[in-house]
Amino acid sequence: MGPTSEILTAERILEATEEVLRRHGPAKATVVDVARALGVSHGSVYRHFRTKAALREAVTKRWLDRTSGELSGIAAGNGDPETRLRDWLAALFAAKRRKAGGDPELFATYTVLTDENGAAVGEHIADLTSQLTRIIQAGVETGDFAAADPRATARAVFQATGRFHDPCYAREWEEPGAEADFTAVVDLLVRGLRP
Amino acid sequence: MGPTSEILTAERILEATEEVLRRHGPAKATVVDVARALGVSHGSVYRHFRTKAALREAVTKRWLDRTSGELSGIAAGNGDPETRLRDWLAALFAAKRRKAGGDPELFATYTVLTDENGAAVGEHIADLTSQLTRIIQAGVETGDFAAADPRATARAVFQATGRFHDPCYAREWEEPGAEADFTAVVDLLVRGLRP
DNA sequence: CGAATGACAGATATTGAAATCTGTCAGCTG
DNA sequence: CAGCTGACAGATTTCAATATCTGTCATTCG
Repeated sequence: MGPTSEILTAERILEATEEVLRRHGPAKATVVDVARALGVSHGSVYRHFRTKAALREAVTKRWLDRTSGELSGIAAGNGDPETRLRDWLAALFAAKRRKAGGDPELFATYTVLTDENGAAVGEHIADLTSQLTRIIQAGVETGDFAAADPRATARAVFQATGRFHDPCYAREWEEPGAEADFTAVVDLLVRGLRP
Repeated sequence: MGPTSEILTAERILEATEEVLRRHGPAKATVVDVARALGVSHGSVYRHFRTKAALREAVTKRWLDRTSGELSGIAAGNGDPETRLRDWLAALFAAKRRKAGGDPELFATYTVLTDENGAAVGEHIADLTSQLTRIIQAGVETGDFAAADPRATARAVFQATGRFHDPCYAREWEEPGAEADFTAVVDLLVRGLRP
């Protein structure tokens, strides 16, 4: 039996939707396309997702969650906090840069999706900030960092490094000085964190 | 005699263009509109600006230069460098926020113009960064700051505060925590600058 | 003679009619 | 009868005809 005869699940619909988005781009990907890719009528898709927007939001969340997952390992590590912070920020930058540079069209597609789904992005950022908070908290406990309010400080570190993870700067990630700029900002922030 | 009978200068064309952009927005503002506003034929406008793009670039430069000018006074001051740095960054944030919040449509217009004119924006950023460099250089001389390469450090400070001056974050400048976020980032950076 | 004009060709934008899509739901099917 | 279908109304998008704009230049005007 081909996959077409499998039971129709939300999961299969999400996979098909990602494929349709990859093929047609965010502007032309329709629910009818997704249904066609699955060999079902578009009415069936609406049984699992109330609206097209909800479907796209679910795809967005999946994608963002995959990114968070890649980083949580570093945040949970137990090396010295300064190294962990540097590694975490470098991994975030590297992951974003790899995605933007490796498949620009797909990255553009997800940029459109994230722009549509401010709420999902907000949760993702809250997730990343909480990973950062854990690292900084650990640093405060070992005495490597000084931070009256680790949560607020994590937020500041995240915002100050926006240029190296926010999609609106993707264009500049491939420019010659990008790596040096990243190091300069991180060095300055790490110095600011020390007691 | 009305202004219509004055000699046609680049300056008068630029003023009329700003007015037309303000009235019609960046998408609908045409060279014909500018000529009509001045009571001349559009051919006359082309005597002063080779293309529509050149005209829009000139308007963009004027606008950016006005912003740089507002800040250069602070950079040239002679109070203690840390205060000067904080004041300069606060003034930059305040100016941007005032422009974005005060007349959102006009701000959106200029956002479109700056997106069109990457070169002009590059010069503007170079100008601002050089003002910052002067402040940091001064701090190094008085011993308030430690910076091996003041130019690179200024660049890092500028980039790290992007969230508070880059138009792509304009939406968030009016949110409740914005001021606190700004202070947290600046505090962290200033700590990082101290010897 | 230098500055301004307006007709013009090619490029771009607007418009409205036709095609497609979204979301619903009564009925079909296994 | 649970899950799927496909016809449908209203919203949105596409497309091609039409109108407007950009940039040039031979000509006019003072």
